[in-house]
Amino acid sequence: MSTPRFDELIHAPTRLSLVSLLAATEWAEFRYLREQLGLSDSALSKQLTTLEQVGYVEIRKSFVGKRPRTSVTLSRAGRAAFDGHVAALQEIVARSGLTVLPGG
Amino acid sequence: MSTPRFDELIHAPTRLSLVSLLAATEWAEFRYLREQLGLSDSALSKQLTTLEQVGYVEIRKSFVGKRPRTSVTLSRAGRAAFDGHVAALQEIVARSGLTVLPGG
DNA sequence: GCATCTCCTTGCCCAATAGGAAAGTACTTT
DNA sequence: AAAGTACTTTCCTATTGGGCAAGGAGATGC
Repeated sequence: MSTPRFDELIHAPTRLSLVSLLAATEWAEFRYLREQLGLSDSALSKQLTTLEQVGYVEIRKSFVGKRPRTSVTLSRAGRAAFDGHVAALQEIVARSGLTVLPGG
Repeated sequence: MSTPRFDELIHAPTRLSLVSLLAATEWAEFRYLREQLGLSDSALSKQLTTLEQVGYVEIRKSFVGKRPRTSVTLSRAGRAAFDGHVAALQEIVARSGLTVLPGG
């Protein structure tokens, strides 16, 4: 269990899906992410840069044969932030089931 | 169980908390919401108007003694959208636990 | 009876953000 | 030499959320 901590950066729809995907895939390739998320090259590139700048992902550039390949993984900080955010969401949403009033 | 359906309107942080609160409280008063959410009058008023315009909340104005009181409740549509959105979030987040790769 | 207060609502402004389009970079392939 | 791959960066625009301030409609204070 993580400490609930709402993270605006992760919350934004695209990044939530992106980080969630990364949380499930160890290293993921640029192309794979782009297709899964239905994003343009530029949109994905920018989001990855953003996430890298705050230290949530690690970006590794390598070559497959002679072609460049960009791979991404969640950093420890990124995973912690994601887990914390999910915990925060659960806390927010949990409220919605707490109260049972008559005549509902 | 609701059909997962990501709802951008509900997803925004303030409205997610707001709708979640409403989902827990039957009728809620303006003041209560404002204090729970730490919003200014205008910010809350605008969000409520937005939610009302798409039919997610019902706003009822009445008097307590001689003072006006604004009360809010989630409509059926609002609750459906909220439930659907929560289901969508769960689906997104669920992915993050699915894959186990060797060498993790 | 005019000013002030409550309880919102509305208008104006601004800063932040996200994404498309397109150009740029650095190679590789044809 | 031209075109393609795999991104990155720049430019632009549309949207949004919130602060601040003014409005408004009746209640209350002096």
